[in-house]
Amino acid sequence: MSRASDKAYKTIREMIIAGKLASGDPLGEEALAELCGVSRTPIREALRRLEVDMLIRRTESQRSFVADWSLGDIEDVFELRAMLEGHAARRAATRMTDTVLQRLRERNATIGQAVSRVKPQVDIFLEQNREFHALILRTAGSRRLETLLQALIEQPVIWRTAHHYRADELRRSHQEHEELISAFVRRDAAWAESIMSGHIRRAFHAYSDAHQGLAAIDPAQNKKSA
Amino acid sequence: MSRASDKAYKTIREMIIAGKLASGDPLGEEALAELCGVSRTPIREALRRLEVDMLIRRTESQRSFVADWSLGDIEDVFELRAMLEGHAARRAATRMTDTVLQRLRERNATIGQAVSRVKPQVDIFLEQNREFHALILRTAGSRRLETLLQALIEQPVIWRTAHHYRADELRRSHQEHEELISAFVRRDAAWAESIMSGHIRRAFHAYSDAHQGLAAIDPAQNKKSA
DNA sequence: CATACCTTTATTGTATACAAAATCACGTAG
DNA sequence: CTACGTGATTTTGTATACAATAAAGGTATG
Repeated sequence: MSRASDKAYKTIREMIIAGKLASGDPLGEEALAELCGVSRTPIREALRRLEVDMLIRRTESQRSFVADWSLGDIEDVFELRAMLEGHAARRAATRMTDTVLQRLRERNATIGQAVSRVKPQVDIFLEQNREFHALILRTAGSRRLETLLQALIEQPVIWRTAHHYRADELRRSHQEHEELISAFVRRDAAWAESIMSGHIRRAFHAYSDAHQGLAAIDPAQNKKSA
Repeated sequence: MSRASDKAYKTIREMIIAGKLASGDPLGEEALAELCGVSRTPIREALRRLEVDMLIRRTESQRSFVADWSLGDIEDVFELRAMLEGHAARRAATRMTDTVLQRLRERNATIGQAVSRVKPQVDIFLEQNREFHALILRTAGSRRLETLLQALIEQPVIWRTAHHYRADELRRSHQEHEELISAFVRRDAAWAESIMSGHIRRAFHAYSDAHQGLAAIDPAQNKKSA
């Protein structure tokens, strides 16, 4: 991560996720350049990346603003993930190898340890969970599918609040992963698809339960504009 | 289209579609800048856009090459389109309004005229067909879905050869659109989804029939490298 | 008082120069 | 003959200056 554009990307991204930059805040290139300690050139590149991440929105005249995520938007993302990751699981089931299966087992074993505690290690869960899903996605063997899903999975708007998941929800997640592995062992594509689809849908409800009535990005953190 | 980066984008894109730049050809920023008559700055922006279009591929060291599309890759795209556009049709069915319905009818009427001739007007077909699908996509009411599908639909690798579709296939397409409208009139989401999904899948077979044994981008047009 | 137009100001777009990095070529040692 | 290292060359990354364009504000006029 030595390149300046990466640094700018990470910096701005983190600030949006942390709420330092609230929905609708204008993002002038000059201001961001000073903020990140780099010139405008890498800032422009970072803004492009953030745009495909859908973390920022651009007007027709190319001015940038922090994107606003309604609960409906977030539901859309989960819905698309359910469909696409289900598809990935189906494809992965027919292409599964023993080595990948072994690595999936290892990942989920780590997840099992992390969530079996009274106070689950959420950071480890998130990390291993990501790897678990990434492994399946790669096994699906479709570069295009991988590209599309990457953009959805990386959505950090959701991560911001991932720490609020309840312990029983995390354990349920671990259990569903085990089922998924069973489906893969049997190379049962339809089974894998339906587990995965339900797995993602459940995640959405866990998310929305934890945020009843709250907007995706807390408007209380808004500090600018009258 | 006054901006230089747009000009560069279009120029490079056209050259790739036309086969002037063959799969695997290296795309140096300097060379492209001279080719497009602009500086490297807008070229870099154009390359980013072409990358998300999946028309170019970048190495880990950020060097750019014309992407190579195997038939399997193209099948992947159609498969994803079938799933996502089917999903869009399902959502659109529950959100359909009479004004949109009317516009769909108009579009497909134009398509009907274009394909009823002995020598179908393929350009008109492609244009109206695009509008027809775009209208449904917009009615689905999911910005994320729209973004994802845009990237797939715009795939110009496929357009290159769209002119080779047979007349009966074009008429069949028109007919399926009519069925789709029927499903929308009845607000039958499941019906709309299955018609749309089949519609796209059939389009793939029409495509692959027209290109039996041929690579996606004709290697015969390769003029560079020994 | 409202509106249209013009001036001013801020912001994005482009070009260019230079820095950093990677690739290639070549030569030498094993 | 191969493998490796080193330097030359090409290619990408960044900074900065300037041009073009859009937003903002103020003034004149209906």
